Amino acid sequence: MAGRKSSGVLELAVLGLLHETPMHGYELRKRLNALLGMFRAFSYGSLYPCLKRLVEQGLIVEDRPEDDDPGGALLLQSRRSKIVYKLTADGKERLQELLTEAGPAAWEDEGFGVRFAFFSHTRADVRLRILEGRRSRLEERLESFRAALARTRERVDSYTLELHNHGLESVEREVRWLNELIGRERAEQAGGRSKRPDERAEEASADDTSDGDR
Amino acid sequence: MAGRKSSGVLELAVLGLLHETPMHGYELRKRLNALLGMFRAFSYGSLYPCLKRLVEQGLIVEDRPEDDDPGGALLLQSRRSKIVYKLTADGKERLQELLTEAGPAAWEDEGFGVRFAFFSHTRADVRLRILEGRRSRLEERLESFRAALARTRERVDSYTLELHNHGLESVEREVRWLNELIGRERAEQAGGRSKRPDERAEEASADDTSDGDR
DNA sequence: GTTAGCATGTAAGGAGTTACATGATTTT
DNA sequence: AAAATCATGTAACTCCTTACATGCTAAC
Repeated sequence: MAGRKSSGVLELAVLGLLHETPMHGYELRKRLNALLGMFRAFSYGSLYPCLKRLVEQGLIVEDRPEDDDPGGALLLQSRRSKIVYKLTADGKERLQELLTEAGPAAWEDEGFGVRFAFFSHTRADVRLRILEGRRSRLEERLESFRAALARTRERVDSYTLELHNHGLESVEREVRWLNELIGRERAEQAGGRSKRPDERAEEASADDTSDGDR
Repeated sequence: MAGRKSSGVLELAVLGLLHETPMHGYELRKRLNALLGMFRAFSYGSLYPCLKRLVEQGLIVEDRPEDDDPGGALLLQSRRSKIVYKLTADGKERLQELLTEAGPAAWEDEGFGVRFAFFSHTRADVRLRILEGRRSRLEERLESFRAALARTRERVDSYTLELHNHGLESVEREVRWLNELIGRERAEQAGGRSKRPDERAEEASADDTSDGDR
């Protein structure tokens, strides 16, 4: 209902973490960096404004502990203390919306990590699409990178070469990881239903549109 | 002489590439993305303003081909065509300055890749310090991440776990890579001089200030 | 002659950081 | 009672992206 547009990793990560359990900002940041710390770290300077925006959008609500003192008698009010944030119904809906979109945002570097972290709240078919999308994206990157290298027939010094190889191997490693995950997802999905033999055909065709690997 | 402050990966990458050979913007961007494409990609919207700044700072100069037509006779002038940029003496100095600073900027994620790409223009002792700095940085990250995990004694779902393991392994892999590079650098440096036994002491002391590994 | 790719740029804006400013609570 | 850490926030700024606007050059 309130101001739309925001996206970004932070919003999703905050909604995801608050879905598990209500928290205040400071703790949120720690959990955030424990969750994604290997990829990126957020500062308070981005977290608090984000929380503010989410409140404005009605996706989360502040739970100030002033409400604990109904008479308002003894303690000086506004003891600016912990503000616990929790998800609203709209927030849950928005989270689900974000976790369900299987577009570029979901498989680009920044977006993928967070979405993967919350995969247990994501529909199985969407999980598979995101994993495959990510894999395609990486394969594209490998391909265009190798093509660029081939064009550069000029001498490359040993450090540049070393960097390129390390980069390539990193990405190849992630592709192998994705392959394994995709395999597991498919096995689980196949085992999970066991009826509907027609769906196997769907899977197979989705397979050759998406890539040319293995 | 002109406005200072700018830093950033782009500036360094542009200076580094132009040091190898003069180029125009469009080609520069391709080479840029061929060099660092596995880590990041730049758009024209950031490249051209960057070139403009570098010109203002006197670090590069434009070489417009209008000068090819001394009489200015036949062709309509200002045939807005390729603008070839090349490094000035100040630019070379600045590049050297950037490649020589062995501080946090050199081993944080964004800065490390570019600097490594131009390692062949970097002094051997600086190379070693940067590699060691990067390794320390990653080891710090591993440590604080594992500490955060230990604190989170709560249940982690299998996807989060999977993400954490993949992240950890990626970083551990880079540490192993760095170990190998550092070993090579040291061997080369030790073999390269063979005189001056006092320098070994310097190396040894530099060693224990920088990290606590092995 | 029109599409595709080469080439240069600008304006508006998004996403996040640093540095600062403040206060509460816990530990030593 | 001092120091550390918990806790919340803001203002200014950086770096880069997207979308747009333009024009040249080669290929089909």
